[in-house]
Amino acid sequence: MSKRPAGRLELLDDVGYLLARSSGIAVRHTNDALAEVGLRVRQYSVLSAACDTGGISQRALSDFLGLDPSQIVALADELQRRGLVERVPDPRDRRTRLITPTDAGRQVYAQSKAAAEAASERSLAPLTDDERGILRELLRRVVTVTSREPAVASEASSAR
Amino acid sequence: MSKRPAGRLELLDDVGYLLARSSGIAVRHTNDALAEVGLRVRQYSVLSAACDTGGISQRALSDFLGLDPSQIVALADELQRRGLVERVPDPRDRRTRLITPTDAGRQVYAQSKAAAEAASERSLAPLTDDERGILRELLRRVVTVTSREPAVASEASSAR
DNA sequence: TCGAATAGTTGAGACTGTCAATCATTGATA
DNA sequence: TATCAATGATTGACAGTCTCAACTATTCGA
Repeated sequence: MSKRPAGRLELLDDVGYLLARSSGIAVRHTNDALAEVGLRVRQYSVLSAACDTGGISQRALSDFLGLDPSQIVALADELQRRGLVERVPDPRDRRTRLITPTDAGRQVYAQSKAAAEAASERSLAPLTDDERGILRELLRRVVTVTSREPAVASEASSAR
Repeated sequence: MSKRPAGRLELLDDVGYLLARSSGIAVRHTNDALAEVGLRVRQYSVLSAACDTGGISQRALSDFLGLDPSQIVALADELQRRGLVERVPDPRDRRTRLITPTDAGRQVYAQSKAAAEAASERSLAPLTDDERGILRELLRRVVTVTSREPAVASEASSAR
């Protein structure tokens, strides 16, 4: 019998809060599910992008995942240490190193993907299939449009 | 210019990933906006709940925000140190201390709420008003249904 | 009354977000 | 072509967050 706070909680109208809260729930479920293959959700996302592309530069990974380049280094180190990815020098630009999945990496990815999907199922239990589709499309727009922050740069500035 | 990874990125179909990514975007925008009043989004959420309820136990706060009780302690400490909330002993249970807003706290909350709404506006720029409403409803269901998972889910319904 | 459960607190360890600085390489240009 | 700015990767640092375990004070039930 958790005592439900009486007042009207404005946070429940705040999409920013709701995003953070539901993300927290999903991450927790996913980490729980991925524990069986010894991965965390961050490493899983890197492995996924590596497998889907067959090899992706750390810079592109950083852009795509919205993480600082230094975080990519640590994640790649760990995945490499466990033999799931390799750093392959890009012949066309010797500065970049392509994060490339190994066979073991692809195998682990297949397993972890199933686990991640089961976790997602749990997080989104309150929604119907149609609603999940709608949610996915809306979030995809937020992510793909917002993440490319071109030099449009209005006068407001100060961002980032 | 930005080299778009070639392969089909399955992460963009993963609602869990999309939630984490869009939450990250929203939190960044909100923290930027709240910087002008010297708050971070976590402190803002505590202050908001305190103001909306007029006084809420740390335990209820912990449940509502999905945070560990020890995190509430730190957040309340900081808000209290800055004179925005007080810890008022609950006469009906001397174990609990109600996190209660001060006048200054209510004032700062009003300002920060406007800032947070502006940030939300920025994060959700790709969506129409209708779509934002849909997103809010879907996320609210995920949060309010999923967050209560006591062993006995006897207390269903109620939520509107 | 006694023991289990609860509210709050403290402390620790791992993970995350953000910055600044460094090195090698690339690309543009005088 | 020599040079310099920009870029990709890396390291290190520091604050913030998540998750536990342990502890005290208080409440509640048998």
